[in-house]
Amino acid sequence: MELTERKKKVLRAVVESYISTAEPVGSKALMETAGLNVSSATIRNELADLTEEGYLEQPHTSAGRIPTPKGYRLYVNELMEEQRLSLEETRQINEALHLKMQELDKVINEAGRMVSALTNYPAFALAGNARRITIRRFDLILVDTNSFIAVVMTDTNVVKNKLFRLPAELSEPQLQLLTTLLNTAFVGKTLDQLTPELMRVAEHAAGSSYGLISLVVSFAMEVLDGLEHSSVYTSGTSHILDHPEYQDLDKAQKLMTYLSEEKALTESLAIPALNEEGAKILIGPENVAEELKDTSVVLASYDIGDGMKGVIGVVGPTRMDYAKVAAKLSYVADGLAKLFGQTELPPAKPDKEE
Amino acid sequence: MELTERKKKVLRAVVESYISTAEPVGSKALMETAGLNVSSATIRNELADLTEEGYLEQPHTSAGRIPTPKGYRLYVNELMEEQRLSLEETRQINEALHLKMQELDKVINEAGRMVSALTNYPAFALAGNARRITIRRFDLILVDTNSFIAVVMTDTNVVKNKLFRLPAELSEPQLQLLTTLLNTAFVGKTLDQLTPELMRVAEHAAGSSYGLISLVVSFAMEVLDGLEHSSVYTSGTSHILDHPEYQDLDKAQKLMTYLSEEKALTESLAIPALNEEGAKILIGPENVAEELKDTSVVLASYDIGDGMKGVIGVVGPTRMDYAKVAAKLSYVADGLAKLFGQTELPPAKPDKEE
DNA sequence: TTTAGCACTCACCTTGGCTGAGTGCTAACC
DNA sequence: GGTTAGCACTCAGCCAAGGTGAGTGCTAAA
Repeated sequence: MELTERKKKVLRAVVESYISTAEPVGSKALMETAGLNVSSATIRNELADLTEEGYLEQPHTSAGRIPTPKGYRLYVNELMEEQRLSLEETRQINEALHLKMQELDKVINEAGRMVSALTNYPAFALAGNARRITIRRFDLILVDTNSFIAVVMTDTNVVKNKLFRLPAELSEPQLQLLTTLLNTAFVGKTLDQLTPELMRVAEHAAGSSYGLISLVVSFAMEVLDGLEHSSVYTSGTSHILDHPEYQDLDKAQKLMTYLSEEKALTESLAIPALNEEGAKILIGPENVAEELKDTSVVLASYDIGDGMKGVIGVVGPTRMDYAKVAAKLSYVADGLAKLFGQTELPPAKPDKEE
Repeated sequence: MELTERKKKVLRAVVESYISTAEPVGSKALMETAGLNVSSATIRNELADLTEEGYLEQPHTSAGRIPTPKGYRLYVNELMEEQRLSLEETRQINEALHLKMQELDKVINEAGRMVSALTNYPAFALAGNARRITIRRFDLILVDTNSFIAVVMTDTNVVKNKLFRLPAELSEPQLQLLTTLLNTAFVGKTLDQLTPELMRVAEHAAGSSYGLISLVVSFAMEVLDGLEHSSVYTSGTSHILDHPEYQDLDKAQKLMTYLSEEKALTESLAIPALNEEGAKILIGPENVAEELKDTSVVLASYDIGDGMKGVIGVVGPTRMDYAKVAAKLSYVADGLAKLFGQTELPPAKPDKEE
């Protein structure tokens, strides 16, 4: 059943007042702030109705009302006004993003920090892959007679290297042969396709080279694995203590511990959000993770291109300023997408990746 | 003035009882635990003396005594017994360390996490350089006609790379020339020695190559800079809330914020400890940083060899189990030093660095 | 349907008394 | 002289009682 216009106005006023004060709000206060020219008694009637319908609740009989998750949900879906960021804020975000145009990992991490600083809530960020990554190319560089550097490049243009030292001597021609072998046998393969059989065949062709093939290939596998198992960056966990709902140390600690557990966070929150479009708000019990049942999460995903996506999110009390947080988050996410989307490069400063 | 043997015994009993219970300890309790066959009245006299001399204090007149920083200091210097780790604990540490034999950065970070998990206090870890790092070698790998990978190796065997894309085409011979130029002009130089003049001279020799020299060299400079400005890894900050002294949210938050500020932590704590030998304990006001004045820090430094050193440390309330923490920390530090010291490699698994 | 009025509820604060752990002091003891 | 027993004293912590005020629900009138 649809709510009347006035009921919506009351609900909205309750949510907004509670968001800013964290105090239950009573009929008298609403009379002034809700902008309805009715008495507190009328508002009391409305409040009673809203409570009955499950949008509001009372911590105890003689207290004001606070929104329930259902109330927040209605607010977020219908009542909330899109927040516009101030010029100062957009400037700040843009500047920070462009300053950090370095390796993918660092930009992501920095974006998380920025969001946390901007919203005063703990934030997290990660990049993930929608598709399987393959190897594009191997290079081996001889350093001295018994060490060499292996350089692996993936089809996502990520380049990683590793120094290998060997107990035996190695010559330039030997290394050349190895390079050719690696490039013919393993290029274009995904992690799963790098089977032991394939390696055995290549080893055989390499002849006497001390299992060098498998050394380099297992390094390449590490690289692929690392890229496919995206890691989260959490920042600003200390902001948890800023908010009165986490005066309860037990609650605060549970949340902090959850946030510091990369795996739980990635799997229960971040990864599922990768495939969602745009911004998403999860209120209290809507969260899957038990630890977040009385906490809200605002998420924004963005496209990095090349089959990669990212998520950036903020965690806080259900009494969160959803409008502001969502606006800031979306702006940052858009900024990131643009940053990665600009395939065309300015001539003087070439694109770079690690 | 030296304390009598009995006074020391009393002090020690006070410290140890307070460490485990966080409650002020009274004369009656001490009568049983201190192992002196004297009455509580006698102990009261001793307590009064110790209080007068500044080793103990009373939160209020009718409460038991708690140790002052001076008291802890004496305890740490003279009274504390070396803790031995259990076999189980050493096994755990060894296993974790060897599992993570990857890049330097990751090992360091992992060591911090481990210490935090082991001690239940927040921990931090960093690696630093006692000397200036130089470039050992450049390699340029052509990827396609308008992009190449630059690989830079330092004299500490760290290898980093970066992908460059160019607006113009590039040939293999051109790249060869560039490589030779880079290797003759910049190898063996420290960060400071990579002057603009040097770059200009090399650019001149390179002729028409679009300022490629300065692109690659500025990447090399980034690498050197990054290696010389060691970054800290902090872990387990949520453990702060475990301890009753941080029920006071204000205190907890101050400490958390301090720990999350990389710069402050590095400069005021970690870097100064780099040049100290072995383990070090800083009690409350002995700390330089204002934020740590009522917090204790246990630090251990270790030698990575090759002019590099590391510090690993733990932060907690002054009522910290110094003996246990110091033992664990030292064990981990030793383990790290050994790990990095083993220049001789097992034949099958070569040493690797990023 | 709205409003005014009123009795009622209940968290929160303050106050005061009680308790018990722990002290310092003194006088007796070895 | 150092040690001990005894005793009066202090004070945080706890509990119960009472007061306050914000806010409610209900009723009856507008």
